[in-house]
Amino acid sequence: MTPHHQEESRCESCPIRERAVCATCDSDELQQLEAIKYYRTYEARQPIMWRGDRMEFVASVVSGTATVEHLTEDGRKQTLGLLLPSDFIGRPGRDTALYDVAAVTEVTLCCFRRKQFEELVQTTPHVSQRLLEMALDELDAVRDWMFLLGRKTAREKIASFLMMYYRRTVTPEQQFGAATVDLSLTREAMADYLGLTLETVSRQFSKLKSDGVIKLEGKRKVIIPDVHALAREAGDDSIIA
Amino acid sequence: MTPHHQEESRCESCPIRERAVCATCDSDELQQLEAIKYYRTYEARQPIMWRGDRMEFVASVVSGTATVEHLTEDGRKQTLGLLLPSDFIGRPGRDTALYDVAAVTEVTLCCFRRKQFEELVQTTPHVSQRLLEMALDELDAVRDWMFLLGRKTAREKIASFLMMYYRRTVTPEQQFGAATVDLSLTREAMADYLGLTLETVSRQFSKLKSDGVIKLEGKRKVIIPDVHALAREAGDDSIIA
DNA sequence: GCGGGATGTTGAGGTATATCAACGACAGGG
DNA sequence: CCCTGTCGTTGATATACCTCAACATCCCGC
Repeated sequence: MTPHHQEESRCESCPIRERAVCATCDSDELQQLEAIKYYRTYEARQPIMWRGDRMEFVASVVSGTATVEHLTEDGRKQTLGLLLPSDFIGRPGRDTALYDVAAVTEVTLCCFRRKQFEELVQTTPHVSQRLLEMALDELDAVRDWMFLLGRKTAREKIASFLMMYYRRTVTPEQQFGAATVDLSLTREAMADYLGLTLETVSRQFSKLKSDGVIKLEGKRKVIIPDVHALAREAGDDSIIA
Repeated sequence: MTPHHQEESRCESCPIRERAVCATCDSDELQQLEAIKYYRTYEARQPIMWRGDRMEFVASVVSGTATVEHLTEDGRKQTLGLLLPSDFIGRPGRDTALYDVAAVTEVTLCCFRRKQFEELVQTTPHVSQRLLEMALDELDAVRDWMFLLGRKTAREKIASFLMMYYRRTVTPEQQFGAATVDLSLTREAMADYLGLTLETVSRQFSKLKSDGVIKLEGKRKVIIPDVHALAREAGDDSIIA
């Protein structure tokens, strides 16, 4: 075992320790998880899971970006979720995948064999409670996305996406002055997530840029001079409660 | 207490006993739930909960139809979920509602005071496991709806809605020959659920009717001569796995 | 029986976004 | 260095759905 590998496998120093499915585990429970976990890395643009596949494992994303997507025979594609570090893949209690999962960038997963993980869920309340918490949080996020897909304009969709991406990837201490986000997604991947075509995404980026709401540095780096202005473009009600 | 009321409160004879959050409870756990529950009825078109409200209770739908919806200041509305008997309202661990809930028809809820329910979730694994199961099932349903909202045509949306409604309201033993469904939703409510306008919904109903895919009896009763034909119109891939 | 509100249908016309197409920038491999 | 593939931009045109509007139907209260 290389030193690199060893360092990866120590849960205590894991980058997603605080937010992943193991967040609320005590050291005893962590040991149980440690015993059944293994790491796995996927290259960019590789499939992680196909719909209908037998799911051998569930996993946490340690690094990189992946997507959950649904693809039809006639070529339509809708991205159903963006998987960023600490997000969970798979579902205990189901043995075939319902959706495709694909690596967008290089992705490292912390995998747990499904059968063993399911037993663990039965016996360690901290894991099952955290799993419920994460599922309910995701349900809320997905419902917000339903509003976006059903009722927002293309411009609002792009602004909303940038806000979401900003909130999920930029840490609080970085959030001063002009913000920059480094998108890991192509225009096409964003289109699939937003229920648009890639041309419309590109046009709306150009429009937001010429309107001064964002600046572009290269193709993938977005500078947001005024985060509140972008938030207003997203068309969400100001938070009252 | 009226006899009617007494009958309602016996969990053993509850119509949703097999499918609701209490489905996997043993008789001991059922007693605990019985101790903290109360029934509440709402008239059609009445709000059950407003976004931002303090949530005093969580609840199971016993009878009737309700919707979870998101409404913006500028008047756009998107229905995020249809609540039918056995569906669960609210979320333990959150004290203000994120979405509006409204009664579509007259609705009867089996309510549990939130604080007490949360304690119960901590102590009875059957309830928390069932809650997780239901949350994950709903996540799957909502993801299918995301595909509908993002990528389906108006005609496919209507067909998909009818199939979903058929599957959720018609019991297996009724599923012989020509099927009929009795919609509890107005054209406008369907439009809000499908990300369409009510005019488009009406037109697509007319079109499906003139194409012989459905028949109408009155405004709300839909006869489906060939369920498979309707399923084909829904634009979902045939189930392979 | 008669008004009025809620619901549903249908038509005419407008528009946001999709589609089709051309082209530019860039990266990697031979 | 060029070739090829991936990614992104922009333009011209098409179209699915929305908007606005008129009208029909049903139900309920009086």
